[in-house]
Amino acid sequence: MNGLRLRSTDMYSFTEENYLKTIYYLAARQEGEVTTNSLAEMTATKAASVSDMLRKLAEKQLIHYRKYQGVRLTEEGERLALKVIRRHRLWEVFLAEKLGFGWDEVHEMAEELEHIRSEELVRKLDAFLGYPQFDPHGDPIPTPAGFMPSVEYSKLSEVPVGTEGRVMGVLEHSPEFLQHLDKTGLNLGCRVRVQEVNNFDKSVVVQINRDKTLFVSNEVARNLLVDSDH
Amino acid sequence: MNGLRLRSTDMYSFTEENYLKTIYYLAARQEGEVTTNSLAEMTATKAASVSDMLRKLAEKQLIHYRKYQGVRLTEEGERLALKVIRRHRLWEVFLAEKLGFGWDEVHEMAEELEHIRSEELVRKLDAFLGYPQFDPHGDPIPTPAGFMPSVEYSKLSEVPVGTEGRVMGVLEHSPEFLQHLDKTGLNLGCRVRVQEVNNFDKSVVVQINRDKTLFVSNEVARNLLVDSDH
DNA sequence: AAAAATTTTTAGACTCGTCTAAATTTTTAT
DNA sequence: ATAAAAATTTAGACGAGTCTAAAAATTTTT
Repeated sequence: MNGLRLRSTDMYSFTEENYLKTIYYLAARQEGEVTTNSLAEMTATKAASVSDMLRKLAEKQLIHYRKYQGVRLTEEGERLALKVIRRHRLWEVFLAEKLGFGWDEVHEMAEELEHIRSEELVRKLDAFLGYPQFDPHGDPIPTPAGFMPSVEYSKLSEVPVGTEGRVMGVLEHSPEFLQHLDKTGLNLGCRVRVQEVNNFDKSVVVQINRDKTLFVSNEVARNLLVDSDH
Repeated sequence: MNGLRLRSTDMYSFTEENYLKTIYYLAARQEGEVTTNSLAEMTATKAASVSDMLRKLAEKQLIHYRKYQGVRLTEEGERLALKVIRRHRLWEVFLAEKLGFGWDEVHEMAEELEHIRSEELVRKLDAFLGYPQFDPHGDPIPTPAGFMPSVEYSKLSEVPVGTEGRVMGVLEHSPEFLQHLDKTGLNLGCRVRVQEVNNFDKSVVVQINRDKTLFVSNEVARNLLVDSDH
């Protein structure tokens, strides 16, 4: 009854979709091929299980796989991965904007919603949300055609003193981190001006919204993306 | 990675949820216990598979099960079934009202959405929809407390000539039937007056919205629920 | 009330995705 | 350049959910 009978081509299991998505994310943040161990860590499984699955995904032509050499998405695999990421981020927008969830709460639910299989549903949801460009964390939403819009923001930890800009996104998505930002008032879209960088621990002092001054640890600063406007 | 690691109690698999829901529906429309064969037919599986699952559900105290004697939900099983049905119907309302899907399209997507596990999501969705009482087919939405509101409407095939009322629901949910109603203009909420019942084939002639006259086969009439107002 | 037909359950097998333990390959250190 | 360490893959097993074939129980027919 379950197993949800994968009908046509282009019908992949939750698990397969999750692996593709994870490979995409890992590939985006390192150079070169994605390793078995990094996948095992990300998916909270054992390397042996990953190895098995990689063999299957390679058979289905979704990844390029040379034993012991790591893995890379094929064009088809990337298309699928971006489809899943698109669904994930659109549902996150829905949960935040329409249902009123906090940006620290939406990820887990979107992990389930992203696997609902209906092209039409995604199209209608997109329209209902007003064709958003970014999810609640500032991550760009892949286009229906399967293209990931590129954004080039800087890490707050890497801009020079005096830089002024806007908080545009985060590199860390854990509820703990996001709640910390909420608490300190570093919301998406807020103006920041770097007033000082401490050489010792690379922490920075920023002024937010041309108002209060805030101490930001390097740990936080290197996970905050800013759009520096000069 | 998949399998979705069922964490606490009160965490059941898609399959288990589907069986409970199906048992609820079958129990509601017949007297007595639900049979293995009827479940096999409803869930599109074989009797052997159903038998297996019934043993498991009985172990988990979700059903009363005596071999060869059919099956009945326990209190806990019914609570769970109603939770799933509540989620299903709320998502149907969302799909129809907010995304603009037709009432003939929403069921299949809701079959997947109903398994998203988050109490908070259901609460927020309910509020977002304005606490609807009925789904797009006129079926009542179980309360958060796990109570199924009863409605007592009559089948159009069983009301006497001269009866005037409103179409309030359907007993058949197939896209084909619903599309047929769309085509003939027998929408939910429309006024009907029974002008004639043909004794030969039990077809009826109705006037809709005090306007045009329509011929309705018995096949259709016995799947239409009306709220007769006198 | 026995025989026949039907329904249900059991037995054994299969797929998917996972695991542990052992084997193999690659990388790092000496 | 070889030995040690680390990463990866293979082998074999398991649970969930399904299947087919066969056995057992129940119901219907005669």
